[in-house]
Amino acid sequence: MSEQWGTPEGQAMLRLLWDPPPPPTRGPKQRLTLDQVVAAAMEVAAQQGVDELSMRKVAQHLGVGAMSLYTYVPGKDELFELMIDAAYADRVMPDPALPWRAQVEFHAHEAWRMYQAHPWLIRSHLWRMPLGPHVLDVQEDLYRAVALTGLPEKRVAQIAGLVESQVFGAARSAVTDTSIASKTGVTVDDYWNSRMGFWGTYYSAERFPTMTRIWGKGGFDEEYSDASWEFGLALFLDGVERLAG
Amino acid sequence: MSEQWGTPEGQAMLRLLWDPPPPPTRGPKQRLTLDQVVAAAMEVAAQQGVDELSMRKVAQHLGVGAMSLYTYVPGKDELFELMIDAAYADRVMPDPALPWRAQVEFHAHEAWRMYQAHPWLIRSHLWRMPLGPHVLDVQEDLYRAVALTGLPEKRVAQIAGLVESQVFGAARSAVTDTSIASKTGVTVDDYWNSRMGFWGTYYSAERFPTMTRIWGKGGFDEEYSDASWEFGLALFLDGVERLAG
DNA sequence: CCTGATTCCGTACGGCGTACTGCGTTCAGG
DNA sequence: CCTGAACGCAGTACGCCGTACGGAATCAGG
Repeated sequence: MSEQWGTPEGQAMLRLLWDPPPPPTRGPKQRLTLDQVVAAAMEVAAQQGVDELSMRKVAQHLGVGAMSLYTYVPGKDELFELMIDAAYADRVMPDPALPWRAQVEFHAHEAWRMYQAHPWLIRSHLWRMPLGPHVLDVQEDLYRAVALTGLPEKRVAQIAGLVESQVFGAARSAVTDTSIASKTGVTVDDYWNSRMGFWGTYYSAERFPTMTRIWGKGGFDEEYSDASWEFGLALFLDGVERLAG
Repeated sequence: MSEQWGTPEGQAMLRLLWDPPPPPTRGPKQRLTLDQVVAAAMEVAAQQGVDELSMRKVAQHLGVGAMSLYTYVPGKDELFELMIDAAYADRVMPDPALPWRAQVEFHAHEAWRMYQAHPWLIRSHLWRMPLGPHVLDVQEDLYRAVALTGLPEKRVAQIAGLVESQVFGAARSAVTDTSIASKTGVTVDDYWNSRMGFWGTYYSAERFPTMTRIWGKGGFDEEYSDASWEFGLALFLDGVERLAG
Protein backbone atom coordinates (compact mmCIF):
# COMPACT_ATOMS: atom_id res chain seq x y z
CA MET A 1 0.00 0.00 0.00
CA SER A 2 2.85 2.31 0.76
CA GLU A 3 4.06 1.37 -2.68
CA GLN A 4 1.04 2.58 -4.49
CA TRP A 5 0.46 5.60 -2.28
CA GLY A 6 3.94 6.97 -2.04
CA THR A 7 5.95 8.00 0.95
CA PRO A 8 4.39 9.77 3.92
CA GLU A 9 6.34 12.95 3.16
CA GLY A 10 5.19 12.93 -0.44
CA GLN A 11 1.64 12.42 0.73
CA ALA A 12 1.90 15.30 3.16
CA MET A 13 3.23 17.64 0.50
CA LEU A 14 0.46 16.75 -1.92
CA ARG A 15 -2.15 17.33 0.77
CA LEU A 16 -0.69 20.75 1.46
CA LEU A 17 -0.79 21.65 -2.22
CA TRP A 18 -4.15 20.25 -3.16
CA ASP A 19 -6.21 19.95 -0.05
CA PRO A 20 -4.95 22.07 2.84
CA PRO A 21 -6.26 20.35 5.95
CA PRO A 22 -8.79 22.29 8.04
CA PRO A 23 -7.49 23.33 11.45
CA PRO A 24 -7.98 20.48 13.91
CA THR A 25 -10.69 20.83 16.48
CA ARG A 26 -8.57 20.00 19.48
CA GLY A 27 -6.02 22.31 20.94
CA PRO A 28 -5.67 26.07 20.73
CA LYS A 29 -6.78 27.93 17.62
CA GLN A 30 -4.09 28.53 15.05
CA ARG A 31 -3.01 32.13 14.95
CA LEU A 32 -2.16 31.96 11.26
CA THR A 33 -3.29 30.24 8.12
CA LEU A 34 -1.15 28.38 5.60
CA ASP A 35 -1.91 31.05 3.03
CA GLN A 36 -0.64 33.75 5.36
CA VAL A 37 2.61 31.90 5.86
CA VAL A 38 3.10 31.44 2.13
CA ALA A 39 2.20 35.07 1.45
CA ALA A 40 4.64 36.26 4.08
CA ALA A 41 7.39 34.15 2.59
CA MET A 42 6.68 35.62 -0.84
CA GLU A 43 6.85 39.12 0.59
CA VAL A 44 10.18 38.49 2.24
CA ALA A 45 11.50 37.01 -1.01
CA ALA A 46 10.22 39.98 -2.97
CA GLN A 47 11.66 42.57 -0.61
CA GLN A 48 14.97 41.04 0.36
CA GLY A 49 15.69 38.51 -2.36
CA VAL A 50 15.48 34.77 -2.26
CA ASP A 51 18.93 34.40 -0.72
CA GLU A 52 17.76 36.33 2.30
CA LEU A 53 14.65 34.21 2.69
CA SER A 54 14.84 32.36 5.98
CA MET A 55 12.38 30.77 8.32
CA ARG A 56 13.36 33.21 11.04
CA LYS A 57 12.64 36.20 8.84
CA VAL A 58 9.31 34.87 7.67
CA ALA A 59 8.35 34.22 11.27
CA GLN A 60 9.44 37.70 12.30
CA HIS A 61 7.41 39.16 9.45
CA LEU A 62 4.41 37.43 10.95
CA GLY A 63 5.19 38.36 14.52
CA VAL A 64 5.63 34.76 15.51
CA GLY A 65 8.38 32.51 16.79
CA ALA A 66 10.51 30.79 14.20
CA MET A 67 9.52 27.29 15.20
CA SER A 68 5.84 28.04 15.01
CA LEU A 69 6.03 27.92 11.23
CA TYR A 70 6.71 24.23 11.45
CA THR A 71 3.17 23.60 12.53
CA TYR A 72 2.02 24.86 9.14
CA VAL A 73 4.77 23.55 6.92
CA PRO A 74 7.14 20.58 7.22
CA GLY A 75 10.23 22.60 6.29
CA LYS A 76 11.71 25.30 4.12
CA ASP A 77 11.76 23.27 0.91
CA GLU A 78 8.08 22.52 1.23
CA LEU A 79 7.32 26.16 1.90
CA PHE A 80 9.18 27.02 -1.27
CA GLU A 81 7.12 24.54 -3.27
CA LEU A 82 3.99 26.23 -1.97
CA MET A 83 5.37 29.60 -3.00
CA ILE A 84 5.93 28.33 -6.52
CA ASP A 85 2.42 27.03 -6.87
CA ALA A 86 1.06 30.27 -5.45
CA ALA A 87 2.97 32.25 -8.07
CA TYR A 88 1.44 30.15 -10.84
CA ALA A 89 -2.01 30.87 -9.44
CA ASP A 90 -1.83 34.37 -10.97
CA ARG A 91 -1.31 33.10 -14.48
CA VAL A 92 -3.98 34.12 -16.95
CA MET A 93 -4.91 31.61 -19.64
CA PRO A 94 -5.26 32.56 -23.30
CA ASP A 95 -8.59 32.63 -25.10
CA PRO A 96 -8.94 29.07 -26.46
CA ALA A 97 -10.71 30.39 -29.53
CA LEU A 98 -7.56 32.13 -30.78
CA PRO A 99 -5.23 30.46 -33.29
CA TRP A 100 -2.71 28.18 -31.63
CA ARG A 101 0.21 30.49 -32.25
CA ALA A 102 -1.43 33.43 -30.56
CA GLN A 103 -2.23 31.24 -27.58
CA VAL A 104 1.32 30.00 -27.29
CA GLU A 105 2.65 33.54 -27.51
CA PHE A 106 0.17 34.58 -24.86
CA HIS A 107 1.49 31.87 -22.58
CA ALA A 108 5.03 33.00 -23.21
CA HIS A 109 4.17 36.56 -22.31
CA GLU A 110 2.40 35.44 -19.17
CA ALA A 111 5.44 33.43 -18.15
CA TRP A 112 7.68 36.41 -18.79
CA ARG A 113 5.41 38.59 -16.69
CA MET A 114 5.42 36.01 -13.91
CA TYR A 115 9.21 35.89 -13.79
CA GLN A 116 9.35 39.67 -13.60
CA ALA A 117 6.84 39.71 -10.77
CA HIS A 118 8.52 36.90 -8.85
CA PRO A 119 12.22 36.85 -9.69
CA TRP A 120 12.89 34.12 -7.16
CA LEU A 121 11.06 31.74 -9.49
CA ILE A 122 14.24 31.64 -11.53
CA ARG A 123 15.83 29.78 -8.66
CA SER A 124 12.89 27.45 -8.36
CA HIS A 125 13.58 25.86 -11.68
CA LEU A 126 16.65 24.30 -10.18
CA TRP A 127 14.26 22.24 -8.10
CA ARG A 128 11.89 19.63 -9.37
CA MET A 129 8.66 21.33 -10.34
CA PRO A 130 6.05 20.83 -7.63
CA LEU A 131 2.99 18.83 -8.57
CA GLY A 132 0.74 21.68 -7.55
CA PRO A 133 -2.69 22.38 -8.99
CA HIS A 134 -1.85 25.80 -10.40
CA VAL A 135 1.42 24.66 -11.92
CA LEU A 136 -0.33 21.75 -13.59
CA ASP A 137 -3.22 23.85 -14.81
CA VAL A 138 -0.78 26.12 -16.61
CA GLN A 139 1.14 23.19 -18.05
CA GLU A 140 -2.03 21.55 -19.24
CA ASP A 141 -3.21 24.69 -20.95
CA LEU A 142 0.09 25.21 -22.71
CA TYR A 143 0.07 21.62 -23.93
CA ARG A 144 -3.52 22.09 -25.07
CA ALA A 145 -2.54 25.16 -27.07
CA VAL A 146 0.44 23.45 -28.69
CA ALA A 147 -1.63 20.36 -29.42
CA LEU A 148 -3.86 22.52 -31.62
CA THR A 149 -1.10 22.29 -34.21
CA GLY A 150 -2.14 18.72 -34.77
CA LEU A 151 1.43 17.52 -34.45
CA PRO A 152 2.14 14.12 -32.91
CA GLU A 153 2.13 13.93 -29.12
CA LYS A 154 5.87 13.62 -28.71
CA ARG A 155 6.43 16.75 -30.75
CA VAL A 156 3.83 18.59 -28.73
CA ALA A 157 5.62 17.76 -25.51
CA GLN A 158 8.96 18.80 -26.98
CA ILE A 159 7.67 22.07 -28.35
CA ALA A 160 5.92 23.03 -25.13
CA GLY A 161 9.09 22.30 -23.21
CA LEU A 162 11.16 24.37 -25.58
CA VAL A 163 8.82 27.33 -25.33
CA GLU A 164 9.16 27.21 -21.56
CA SER A 165 12.91 26.88 -21.84
CA GLN A 166 13.23 29.88 -24.08
CA VAL A 167 11.22 32.21 -21.90
CA PHE A 168 13.04 30.94 -18.86
CA GLY A 169 16.42 31.52 -20.46
CA ALA A 170 15.54 35.06 -21.43
CA ALA A 171 14.03 35.81 -18.04
CA ARG A 172 17.07 34.47 -16.28
CA SER A 173 19.32 36.96 -18.01
CA ALA A 174 17.00 39.89 -17.54
CA VAL A 175 16.09 39.11 -13.96
CA THR A 176 19.49 38.12 -12.65
CA ASP A 177 20.96 41.56 -13.15
CA THR A 178 18.16 43.47 -11.53
CA SER A 179 17.80 41.06 -8.64
CA ILE A 180 21.52 41.06 -7.93
CA ALA A 181 21.38 44.83 -7.99
CA SER A 182 18.52 45.10 -5.53
CA LYS A 183 20.03 42.46 -3.29
CA THR A 184 23.62 43.58 -3.10
CA GLY A 185 23.14 47.20 -4.03
CA VAL A 186 25.59 46.69 -6.87
CA THR A 187 23.96 47.65 -10.14
CA VAL A 188 25.17 46.42 -13.50
CA ASP A 189 26.86 49.75 -14.05
CA ASP A 190 28.58 49.48 -10.68
CA TYR A 191 29.77 46.03 -11.59
CA TRP A 192 31.25 47.16 -14.86
CA ASN A 193 32.75 50.19 -13.21
CA SER A 194 34.34 48.06 -10.53
CA ARG A 195 35.98 46.06 -13.25
CA MET A 196 36.80 49.07 -15.36
CA GLY A 197 40.47 48.33 -15.15
CA PHE A 198 39.76 45.40 -17.39
CA TRP A 199 39.44 47.46 -20.52
CA GLY A 200 42.73 49.21 -20.14
CA THR A 201 44.67 46.34 -18.70
CA TYR A 202 43.58 43.00 -20.09
CA TYR A 203 41.13 43.58 -22.91
CA SER A 204 42.63 43.74 -26.35
CA ALA A 205 40.82 44.43 -29.56
CA GLU A 206 43.08 41.94 -31.34
CA ARG A 207 42.05 39.08 -29.10
CA PHE A 208 38.35 39.96 -29.23
CA PRO A 209 37.76 41.54 -32.62
CA THR A 210 34.13 40.54 -33.04
CA MET A 211 33.07 41.69 -29.61
CA THR A 212 34.88 44.94 -30.20
CA ARG A 213 33.04 45.47 -33.44
CA ILE A 214 29.64 44.60 -31.97
CA TRP A 215 30.33 46.83 -28.99
CA GLY A 216 31.24 49.66 -31.31
CA LYS A 217 27.92 49.37 -33.10
CA GLY A 218 25.97 49.32 -29.84
CA GLY A 219 25.02 45.69 -30.25
CA PHE A 220 25.23 44.97 -26.54
CA ASP A 221 22.99 47.80 -25.48
CA GLU A 222 19.78 45.87 -25.01
CA GLU A 223 20.67 42.28 -25.57
CA TYR A 224 17.94 40.78 -23.44
CA SER A 225 15.01 43.08 -23.69
CA ASP A 226 11.56 41.80 -24.51
CA ALA A 227 12.32 42.32 -28.17
CA SER A 228 15.13 39.80 -28.05
CA TRP A 229 13.31 36.78 -26.74
CA GLU A 230 10.23 37.60 -28.75
CA PHE A 231 12.43 37.54 -31.83
CA GLY A 232 13.85 34.16 -30.87
CA LEU A 233 10.46 32.72 -30.10
CA ALA A 234 9.08 34.04 -33.38
CA LEU A 235 11.78 32.27 -35.38
CA PHE A 236 11.14 29.09 -33.47
CA LEU A 237 7.38 29.26 -33.93
CA ASP A 238 7.85 29.98 -37.64
CA GLY A 239 9.54 26.62 -37.78
CA VAL A 240 6.74 24.96 -35.85
CA GLU A 241 4.20 26.54 -38.15
CA ARG A 242 5.98 25.10 -41.15
CA LEU A 243 6.04 21.69 -39.52
CA ALA A 244 2.35 21.84 -38.75
CA GLY A 245 1.73 22.70 -42.34
CA MET B 1 42.43 57.16 -10.86
CA SER B 2 40.29 54.85 -8.86
CA GLU B 3 37.50 55.89 -11.17
CA GLN B 4 39.14 54.71 -14.31
CA TRP B 5 40.68 51.62 -12.80
CA GLY B 6 37.73 50.26 -10.90
CA THR B 7 37.45 49.23 -7.28
CA PRO B 8 40.28 47.44 -5.50
CA GLU B 9 38.19 44.28 -5.20
CA GLY B 10 37.40 44.33 -8.90
CA GLN B 11 41.06 44.82 -9.63
CA ALA B 12 42.03 41.91 -7.41
CA MET B 13 39.52 39.61 -9.06
CA LEU B 14 40.73 40.51 -12.54
CA ARG B 15 44.32 39.89 -11.51
CA LEU B 16 43.36 36.48 -10.19
CA LEU B 17 41.62 35.60 -13.44
CA TRP B 18 44.10 36.99 -15.92
CA ASP B 19 47.42 37.23 -14.23
CA PRO B 20 47.74 35.06 -11.12
CA PRO B 21 50.46 36.72 -9.03
CA PRO B 22 53.65 34.74 -8.45
CA PRO B 23 54.18 33.62 -4.86
CA PRO B 24 55.85 36.40 -2.89
CA THR B 25 59.47 35.98 -1.93
CA ARG B 26 59.11 36.86 1.73
CA GLY B 27 57.47 34.65 4.28
CA PRO B 28 56.98 30.90 4.31
CA LYS B 29 56.53 29.08 1.01
CA GLN B 30 52.92 28.55 -0.02
CA ARG B 31 51.88 24.95 0.34
CA LEU B 32 49.34 25.16 -2.46
CA THR B 33 48.78 26.91 -5.73
CA LEU B 34 45.72 28.81 -6.85
CA ASP B 35 45.08 26.15 -9.48
CA GLN B 36 45.08 23.44 -6.85
CA VAL B 37 42.52 25.31 -4.80
CA VAL B 38 40.26 25.83 -7.79
CA ALA B 39 40.65 22.20 -8.85
CA ALA B 40 39.82 20.98 -5.36
CA ALA B 41 36.70 23.14 -5.28
CA MET B 42 35.63 21.68 -8.61
CA GLU B 43 36.15 18.18 -7.31
CA VAL B 44 34.06 18.81 -4.24
CA ALA B 45 31.33 20.33 -6.39
CA ALA B 46 31.46 17.35 -8.74
CA GLN B 47 31.34 14.78 -5.99
CA GLN B 48 28.96 16.31 -3.51
CA GLY B 49 27.03 18.87 -5.51
CA VAL B 50 27.28 22.62 -5.50
CA ASP B 51 25.03 22.97 -2.45
CA GLU B 52 27.53 21.01 -0.41
CA LEU B 53 30.43 23.10 -1.59
CA SER B 54 31.92 24.93 1.37
CA MET B 55 35.24 26.48 2.16
CA ARG B 56 35.73 24.02 5.00
CA LYS B 57 35.24 21.05 2.71
CA VAL B 58 37.56 22.37 0.05
CA ALA B 59 40.19 22.95 2.69
CA GLN B 60 39.72 19.49 4.12
CA HIS B 61 40.06 18.06 0.62
CA LEU B 62 43.45 19.74 0.44
CA GLY B 63 44.53 18.77 3.95
CA VAL B 64 44.64 22.36 5.04
CA GLY B 65 42.89 24.61 7.54
CA ALA B 66 39.78 26.38 6.34
CA MET B 67 41.15 29.85 6.76
CA SER B 68 44.26 29.11 4.76
CA LEU B 69 42.23 29.29 1.58
CA TYR B 70 41.78 32.98 2.13
CA THR B 71 45.41 33.58 1.33
CA TYR B 72 44.72 32.33 -2.17
CA VAL B 73 41.26 33.67 -2.75
CA PRO B 74 39.39 36.66 -1.31
CA GLY B 75 36.20 34.69 -0.62
CA LYS B 76 33.81 32.03 -1.78
CA ASP B 77 32.22 34.07 -4.52
CA GLU B 78 35.56 34.79 -6.06
CA LEU B 79 36.53 31.13 -5.87
CA PHE B 80 33.34 30.31 -7.71
CA GLU B 81 34.17 32.79 -10.45
CA LEU B 82 37.50 31.08 -10.88
CA MET B 83 35.76 27.70 -11.10
CA ILE B 84 33.54 29.01 -13.88
CA ASP B 85 36.44 30.30 -15.92
CA ALA B 86 38.29 27.03 -15.36
CA ALA B 87 35.32 25.10 -16.70
CA TYR B 88 35.31 27.19 -19.86
CA ALA B 89 38.98 26.43 -20.35
CA ASP B 90 38.03 22.96 -21.58
CA ARG B 91 35.85 24.26 -24.37
CA VAL B 92 36.94 23.22 -27.84
CA MET B 93 36.44 25.73 -30.64
CA PRO B 94 34.93 24.81 -34.00
CA ASP B 95 36.93 24.76 -37.20
CA PRO B 96 36.57 28.31 -38.54
CA ALA B 97 36.58 27.00 -42.10
CA LEU B 98 33.21 25.28 -41.64
CA PRO B 99 29.95 26.97 -42.66
CA TRP B 100 28.61 29.24 -39.94
CA ARG B 101 25.75 26.94 -39.06
CA ALA B 102 28.01 23.99 -38.41
CA GLN B 103 30.18 26.16 -36.21
CA VAL B 104 27.24 27.42 -34.19
CA GLU B 105 25.98 23.89 -33.75
CA PHE B 106 29.43 22.83 -32.67
CA HIS B 107 29.44 25.52 -30.03
CA ALA B 108 26.03 24.41 -28.83
CA HIS B 109 27.22 20.83 -28.47
CA GLU B 110 30.30 21.94 -26.62
CA ALA B 111 28.18 23.96 -24.24
CA TRP B 112 25.91 20.98 -23.68
CA ARG B 113 28.91 18.79 -22.99
CA MET B 114 30.28 21.36 -20.56
CA TYR B 115 27.05 21.49 -18.60
CA GLN B 116 27.01 17.72 -18.36
CA ALA B 117 30.59 17.66 -17.13
CA HIS B 118 30.08 20.47 -14.64
CA PRO B 119 26.45 20.54 -13.55
CA TRP B 120 27.13 23.26 -11.01
CA LEU B 121 27.59 25.63 -13.93
CA ILE B 122 23.82 25.77 -14.12
CA ARG B 123 23.82 27.60 -10.83
CA SER B 124 26.55 29.90 -12.01
CA HIS B 125 24.28 31.58 -14.48
CA LEU B 126 22.47 33.17 -11.59
CA TRP B 127 25.63 35.17 -11.05
CA ARG B 128 27.05 37.78 -13.32
CA MET B 129 29.33 36.09 -15.78
CA PRO B 130 32.95 36.52 -14.74
CA LEU B 131 35.19 38.50 -17.06
CA GLY B 132 37.61 35.63 -17.31
CA PRO B 133 39.87 34.91 -20.27
CA HIS B 134 38.40 31.51 -21.08
CA VAL B 135 34.82 32.68 -20.77
CA LEU B 136 35.54 35.59 -23.08
CA ASP B 137 37.43 33.48 -25.59
CA VAL B 138 34.40 31.23 -25.95
CA GLN B 139 32.04 34.18 -26.23
CA GLU B 140 34.21 35.82 -28.84
CA ASP B 141 34.37 32.68 -30.91
CA LEU B 142 30.61 32.18 -30.79
CA TYR B 143 30.04 35.78 -31.85
CA ARG B 144 32.58 35.31 -34.62
CA ALA B 145 30.73 32.25 -35.90
CA VAL B 146 27.36 33.97 -35.81
CA ALA B 147 28.80 37.05 -37.47
CA LEU B 148 29.63 34.92 -40.50
CA THR B 149 25.95 35.15 -41.36
CA GLY B 150 26.58 38.73 -42.37
CA LEU B 151 23.64 39.93 -40.30
CA PRO B 152 23.83 43.32 -38.59
CA GLU B 153 25.72 43.50 -35.30
CA LYS B 154 22.67 43.81 -33.09
CA ARG B 155 21.15 40.70 -34.61
CA VAL B 156 24.40 38.83 -34.15
CA ALA B 157 24.46 39.65 -30.46
CA GLN B 158 20.82 38.63 -30.10
CA ILE B 159 21.24 35.36 -31.93
CA ALA B 160 24.34 34.37 -30.01
CA GLY B 161 22.55 35.11 -26.76
CA LEU B 162 19.58 33.06 -27.80
CA VAL B 163 21.71 30.08 -28.76
CA GLU B 164 23.29 30.18 -25.32
CA SER B 165 19.89 30.53 -23.70
CA GLN B 166 18.50 27.54 -25.51
CA VAL B 167 21.30 25.20 -24.63
CA PHE B 168 21.23 26.46 -21.07
CA GLY B 169 17.50 25.89 -20.81
CA ALA B 170 17.77 22.35 -22.09
CA ALA B 171 20.76 21.60 -19.90
CA ARG B 172 18.99 22.94 -16.85
CA SER B 173 16.18 20.44 -17.26
CA ALA B 174 18.42 17.52 -17.99
CA VAL B 175 21.00 18.28 -15.35
CA THR B 176 18.68 19.25 -12.54
CA ASP B 177 17.18 15.81 -12.29
CA THR B 178 20.42 13.91 -12.30
CA SER B 179 22.19 16.30 -9.96
CA ILE B 180 19.33 16.26 -7.48
CA ALA B 181 19.43 12.49 -7.66
CA SER B 182 23.13 12.19 -6.94
CA LYS B 183 22.95 14.80 -4.21
CA THR B 184 19.93 13.66 -2.27
CA GLY B 185 19.87 10.06 -3.35
CA VAL B 186 16.35 10.60 -4.58
CA THR B 187 16.15 9.67 -8.24
CA VAL B 188 13.46 10.92 -10.55
CA ASP B 189 11.72 7.60 -10.22
CA ASP B 190 11.89 7.81 -6.45
CA TYR B 191 10.43 11.27 -6.61
CA TRP B 192 7.53 10.16 -8.72
CA ASN B 193 7.04 7.12 -6.56
CA SER B 194 7.00 9.22 -3.42
CA ARG B 195 4.23 11.26 -4.95
CA MET B 196 2.50 8.27 -6.41
CA GLY B 197 -0.58 8.96 -4.37
CA PHE B 198 -1.10 11.90 -6.65
CA TRP B 199 -2.37 9.85 -9.54
CA GLY B 200 -5.02 8.08 -7.60
CA THR B 201 -6.01 10.93 -5.35
CA TYR B 202 -5.77 14.27 -7.06
CA TYR B 203 -5.05 13.72 -10.74
CA SER B 204 -8.05 13.56 -12.95
CA ALA B 205 -8.10 12.89 -16.66
CA GLU B 206 -10.94 15.38 -17.04
CA ARG B 207 -8.95 18.24 -15.60
CA PHE B 208 -5.80 17.39 -17.54
CA PRO B 209 -6.97 15.82 -20.80
CA THR B 210 -4.03 16.85 -22.97
CA MET B 211 -1.40 15.68 -20.52
CA THR B 212 -3.26 12.41 -20.16
CA ARG B 213 -3.27 11.90 -23.90
CA ILE B 214 0.40 12.79 -24.29
CA TRP B 215 1.30 10.55 -21.38
CA GLY B 216 -0.64 7.70 -22.96
CA LYS B 217 1.35 8.03 -26.15
CA GLY B 218 4.65 8.06 -24.30
CA GLY B 219 5.26 11.71 -25.11
CA PHE B 220 6.94 12.40 -21.77
CA ASP B 221 9.40 9.55 -22.01
CA GLU B 222 12.41 11.50 -23.20
CA GLU B 223 11.34 15.07 -23.21
CA TYR B 224 14.75 16.55 -22.67
CA SER B 225 17.17 14.28 -24.36
CA ASP B 226 19.73 15.59 -26.80
CA ALA B 227 17.23 15.10 -29.58
CA SER B 228 14.86 17.61 -28.04
CA TRP B 229 17.09 20.63 -27.80
CA GLU B 230 18.75 19.84 -31.10
CA PHE B 231 15.33 19.91 -32.65
CA GLY B 232 14.58 23.28 -31.10
CA LEU B 233 17.91 24.71 -32.12
CA ALA B 234 17.46 23.42 -35.65
CA LEU B 235 14.14 25.19 -36.04
CA PHE B 236 15.66 28.36 -34.67
CA LEU B 237 18.68 28.20 -36.97
CA ASP B 238 16.42 27.51 -39.94
CA GLY B 239 14.91 30.87 -39.20
CA VAL B 240 18.31 32.51 -38.92
CA GLU B 241 19.35 30.95 -42.19
CA ARG B 242 16.32 32.40 -43.88
CA LEU B 243 17.11 35.81 -42.41
CA ALA B 244 20.69 35.64 -43.59
CA GLY B 245 19.46 34.79 -47.04
C1' DC C 1 71.39 36.89 13.35
C1' DC C 2 67.77 39.92 13.32
C1' DT C 3 63.68 41.96 11.37
C1' DG C 4 59.73 42.43 8.89
C1' DA C 5 56.71 40.26 5.80
C1' DT C 6 53.88 36.52 4.93
C1' DT C 7 51.55 31.95 5.54
C1' DC C 8 48.83 29.11 8.18
C1' DC C 9 45.23 28.20 11.22
C1' DG C 10 42.54 28.16 15.96
C1' DT C 11 39.02 30.69 17.73
C1' DA C 12 34.97 33.20 17.51
C1' DC C 13 30.74 35.66 15.74
C1' DG C 14 26.50 35.91 13.71
C1' DG C 15 23.64 33.57 10.62
C1' DC C 16 21.14 29.36 8.99
C1' DG C 17 17.56 24.98 9.24
C1' DT C 18 15.42 22.40 12.43
C1' DA C 19 15.14 18.56 16.48
C1' DC C 20 13.64 18.51 20.94
C1' DT C 21 11.14 19.90 24.93
C1' DG C 22 8.16 22.17 27.99
C1' DC C 23 4.39 25.19 28.59
C1' DG C 24 -0.16 26.81 28.14
C1' DT C 25 -4.51 26.65 25.65
C1' DT C 26 -8.50 24.48 24.05
C1' DC C 27 -12.10 21.19 23.43
C1' DA C 28 -14.34 16.28 23.72
C1' DG C 29 -15.99 12.86 26.70
C1' DG C 30 -17.59 11.91 31.02
C1' DC D 1 -18.77 21.52 34.57
C1' DC D 2 -14.40 18.98 34.97
C1' DT D 3 -10.49 16.86 33.30
C1' DG D 4 -7.20 14.84 30.38
C1' DA D 5 -5.71 14.53 25.78
C1' DA D 6 -4.41 17.01 21.82
C1' DC D 7 -2.30 20.61 20.03
C1' DG D 8 -0.10 25.48 19.02
C1' DC D 9 3.66 27.99 20.35
C1' DA D 10 8.39 29.18 21.27
C1' DG D 11 13.03 28.80 23.88
C1' DT D 12 17.10 26.34 23.66
C1' DA D 13 20.48 23.83 21.36
C1' DC D 14 23.14 21.38 17.66
C1' DG D 15 25.73 21.31 13.73
C1' DC D 16 26.43 23.60 9.72
C1' DC D 17 27.98 27.97 7.05
C1' DG D 18 31.28 32.32 5.55
C1' DT D 19 34.76 34.84 7.32
C1' DA D 20 37.11 38.63 10.73
C1' DC D 21 40.80 38.57 13.80
C1' DG D 22 45.09 37.60 15.93
C1' DG D 23 48.91 34.72 17.18
C1' DA D 24 52.52 31.40 15.95
C1' DA D 25 55.58 29.63 12.61
C1' DT D 26 58.47 30.47 8.68
C1' DC D 27 61.31 32.54 5.53
C1' DA D 28 64.31 36.39 2.61
C1' DG D 29 66.98 40.45 2.87
C1' DG D 30 69.92 43.41 5.50
